[in-house]
Amino acid sequence: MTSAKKHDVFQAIADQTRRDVLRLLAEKKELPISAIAAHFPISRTAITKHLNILAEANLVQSRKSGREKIYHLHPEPLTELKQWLAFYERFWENKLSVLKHVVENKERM
Amino acid sequence: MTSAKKHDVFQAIADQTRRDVLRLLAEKKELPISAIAAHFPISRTAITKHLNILAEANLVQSRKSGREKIYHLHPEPLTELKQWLAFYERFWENKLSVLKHVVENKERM
DNA sequence: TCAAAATGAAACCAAAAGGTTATACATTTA
DNA sequence: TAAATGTATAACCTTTTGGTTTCATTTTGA
Repeated sequence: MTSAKKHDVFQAIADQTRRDVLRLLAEKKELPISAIAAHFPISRTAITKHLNILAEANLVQSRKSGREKIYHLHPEPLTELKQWLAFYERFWENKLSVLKHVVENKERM
Repeated sequence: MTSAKKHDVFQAIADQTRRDVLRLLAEKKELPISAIAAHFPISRTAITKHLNILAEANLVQSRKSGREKIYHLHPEPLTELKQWLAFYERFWENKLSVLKHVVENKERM
């Protein structure tokens, strides 16, 4: 019973808006849906859909507080990504400086 | 001129088949298109499309040898993913054993 | 108590994704 | 040189994706 999720971590982070939502939640700790949506040029409904996809991948979790649904980051599933990456590191390590064009993680990605 | 690629690394690895192609190229060093396609249940044309997307993200490169087009892994763009991940590691480190359910990178992912 | 605020959910849409088949072209090789 | 092999490309199809608008429901607060 491999739980057959529709969206996995790889798909969840494939979208720029969803990566932006994750980043926002990392910074703000927790936010209700409307506050999240206020940061984006798209509709609240669209943000809700993105949150559902992130929640399906277990990258965010939520709690209900009155009429608000408050989301927070749940980074653990990113370990799967880290493990996937680890396999490939031996193919590029010592070939490139990983930190070459990194200044800080401030860029939009 | 931010080069406006249609497919970035995040999108390239979002698809299971493309991750399988990367893994195959990591193991076999280099392979022509037909040999790659032989490992999958889908058509060679479909594989070509996946290879084009991977090439657009610069995750694979190719050389022409006679009538063959031989692909090999080009892992450097994965550094972008590693950097993206690095930002989030402080949110889960010391909270979970990263290697808990990792045995080896033999699973299909 | 009643209007405003926050969310949920349905119906809809255009474009992109992932696949197919068919056809044409280039390169080997028997 | 003719058949076989490897690839490229075009046309097409179905499903998914990312978005919208509209309407309903729940909760709050003046």
